[in-house]
Amino acid sequence: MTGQERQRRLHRIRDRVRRRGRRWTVAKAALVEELLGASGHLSARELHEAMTAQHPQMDHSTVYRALHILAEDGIVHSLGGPGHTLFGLADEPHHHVVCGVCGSVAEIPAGDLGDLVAAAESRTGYSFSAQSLTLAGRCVACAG
Amino acid sequence: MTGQERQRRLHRIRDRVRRRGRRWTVAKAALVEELLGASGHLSARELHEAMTAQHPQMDHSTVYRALHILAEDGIVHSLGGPGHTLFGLADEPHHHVVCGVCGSVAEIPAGDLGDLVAAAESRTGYSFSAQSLTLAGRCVACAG
DNA sequence: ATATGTGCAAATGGTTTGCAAATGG
DNA sequence: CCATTTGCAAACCATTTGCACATAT
Repeated sequence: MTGQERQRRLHRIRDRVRRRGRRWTVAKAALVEELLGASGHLSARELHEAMTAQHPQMDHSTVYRALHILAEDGIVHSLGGPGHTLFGLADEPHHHVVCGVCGSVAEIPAGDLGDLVAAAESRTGYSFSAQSLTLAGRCVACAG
Repeated sequence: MTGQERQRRLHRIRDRVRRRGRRWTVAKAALVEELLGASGHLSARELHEAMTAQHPQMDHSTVYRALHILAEDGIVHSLGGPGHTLFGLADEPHHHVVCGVCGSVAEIPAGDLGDLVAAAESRTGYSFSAQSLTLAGRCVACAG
């Protein structure tokens, strides 16, 4: 991802946040930037640690609250099991595969599983937004 | 489900536990019976409450430990997010659909999603036992 | 007999909350 | 300005753990 693309994504996200009537704060900006750079999913703890590099005074509660707001607005999603919730950006459509043992996450581009999603929706009445489908299984390392 | 079927499932489960070198204890028996009766998924707290009816001295830590062992042996699975993990029997093949908002769970009989599972496995290298595929979305009530 | 499981009580650790001060629009 | 957000400190609550005793096989 080029620096330009990254700027574009960042601005698009910022505008979405503002359009929702939220404020574009230091915490949100820093979290989104961190997630843009990470190209993966991070835990609240990892994010907080990353924050303290640039913003040593930022509290973990701030991280949690900002993440909660971003999740409510569909900017990020949270996934994973008890004690190891992970957060990732939601602006590029994809699905998740979560290892129930170690919590690692892989991504599947949206579209690849279209049939699956449709089948699951029609059978259960549950709705899966394009970005929010999450499968739980075991990764290669934990499959033993 | 008739009482006979229930007995059969119970015995099959007990034998699986023993074959794994585990002991068939009061806690495990009571938990499995409760789950057999519940025909759904229960939280650790709900299970512990149910236990105290017949076994007032049984501690929550015992419930957790027994559930953990049963999960390791594939007798039950745990699913759901932080703070509202749910447990259900795994002896009848099915998949789960979990609402990320309220934590409610619906089931999909195994087989219905066979293609889906295969696609997800080949793409990610993750493995999904027939019983352990879990999808996360939003239930009808929470879909707003 | 002996590894496995249990009860109890205390710790752990991720997540949430109340409140006064700071900040974004 | 004024609602939203933040820092701080403390509370919360599900889950885990250490240890001595009990139980299943």
